[in-house]
Amino acid sequence: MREDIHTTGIPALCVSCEARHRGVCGALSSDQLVALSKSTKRHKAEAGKELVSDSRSVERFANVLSGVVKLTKTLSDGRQQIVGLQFAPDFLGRPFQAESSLTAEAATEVELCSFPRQALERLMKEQPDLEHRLLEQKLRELDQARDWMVALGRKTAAEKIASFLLMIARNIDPAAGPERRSAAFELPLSRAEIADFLGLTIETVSRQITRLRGENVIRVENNRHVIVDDIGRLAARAGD
Amino acid sequence: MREDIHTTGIPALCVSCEARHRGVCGALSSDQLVALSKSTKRHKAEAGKELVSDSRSVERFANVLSGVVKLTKTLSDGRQQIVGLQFAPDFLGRPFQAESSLTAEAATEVELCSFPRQALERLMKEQPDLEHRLLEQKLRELDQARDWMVALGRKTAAEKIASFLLMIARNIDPAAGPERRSAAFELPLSRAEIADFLGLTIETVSRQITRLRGENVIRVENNRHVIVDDIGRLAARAGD
DNA sequence: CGATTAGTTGAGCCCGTTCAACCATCGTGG
DNA sequence: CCACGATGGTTGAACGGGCTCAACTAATCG
Repeated sequence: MREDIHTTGIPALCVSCEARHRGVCGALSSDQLVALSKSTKRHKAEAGKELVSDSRSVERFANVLSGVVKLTKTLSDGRQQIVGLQFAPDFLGRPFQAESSLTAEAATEVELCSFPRQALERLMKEQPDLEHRLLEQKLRELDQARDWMVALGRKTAAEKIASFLLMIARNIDPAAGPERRSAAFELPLSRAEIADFLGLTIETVSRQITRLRGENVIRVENNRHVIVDDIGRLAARAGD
Repeated sequence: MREDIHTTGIPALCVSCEARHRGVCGALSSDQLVALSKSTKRHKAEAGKELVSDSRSVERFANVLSGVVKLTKTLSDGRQQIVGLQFAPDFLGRPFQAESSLTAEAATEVELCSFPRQALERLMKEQPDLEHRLLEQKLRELDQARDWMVALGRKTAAEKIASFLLMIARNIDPAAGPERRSAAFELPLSRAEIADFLGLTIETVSRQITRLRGENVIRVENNRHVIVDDIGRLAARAGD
């Protein structure tokens, strides 16, 4: 149990919650946590569940506690692009705007801790540090979005796949510290979703993964489980 | 002269500054403006000037007062991607991070109002509304970045060019209100830069512009001046 | 078992790239 | 004044990476 954060008087729900450590709730005092937790709901959503719909008003925000959420945009003729992935303890929502311009969907089974937008916006006024945390989170999302713009605009299919696997490894592998040489993880996305993320087709994704497998850069079991023995070899193919 | 914003005691520099109306400085009281303006420098940079260099520490932030700034990322082998364009009165800088992961360059002649990062970070603590403005600005940038991810990943060359021209028209045309049927503007980017923005080559950009010209969707004078008589016809080709 | 869904593999095609020639504009110096 | 090179843009021809279309395999579930 960490000592640096006071745990007395904190709602039971929050005590072991990652959002209180690395997420936005870390900005809140125990009193504020108690107040917020009154309107807080913790729930699970199975893979595929739509969490936020395009151009529908959003009345709740949420912290991602586990699992992966994908943010997608769709053109009128059905072409889709995944514009972001969120992992615990990311904040899910677009403050200061009544309707969402994108769709959020559970990519894997997901645990959320949600609260009304009003509750959050009220808390932000009395606790500026909350807004600060939110700003930092959104700045990170912006950095990530821009990294993917480079991949989408300028990388080859092979580089896109390598970059994607690296990114997932860093976010998912339970204990992948900065100095790990190997990694293993479950892919949170299907081939179709990877294609929508990288601006490719299912077939190209499949072929490139097969290629990496053939060159012994990765091993794949049951389609979803990926093992990277030498992360450096994978990184060398990411292009940057 | 607007009545809704108090102008007595405001530094001369700031009186007619757009950043005070629609930009981040709007959060500041006249006292705070006076304090900030002591360490403020207003300056011009000609097109091509590098404003922020990749992985170099950034000691100043700035407001864009006029002109266009492009944000680029470069892969190790020289491939480039423009990951954002900034117009007045956008805020230029990445708070809470010592070094920049991208390069900012004047795309056209640019006027900036810059200030030390410390001055801004200090002011943010005493004036939470400043951080709020910054958050809103960054949220807009994030929305834009995601819109371009869709273009980069899923739109055809023709659609990319149409989307790009539309975006520029909305940002540059002096008086393009929401209900304008026509627009005219100077392109702030060269063909090469447009290519780097859209993930295309110079030749493809050129060909697509020629095509739009041939179909009388746009007129082009002197390579840079674009006239759109019917914005709807252009929008119909943007794909979304 | 067949039915369904997810992934792989193959063959051919097409959009955008590559490579190259050409054109327009502009500033410079003989 | 024109010749000159430099820069930025256009245009053409051929190539190729990734897409399309289609057949096939694997895993899951009734």
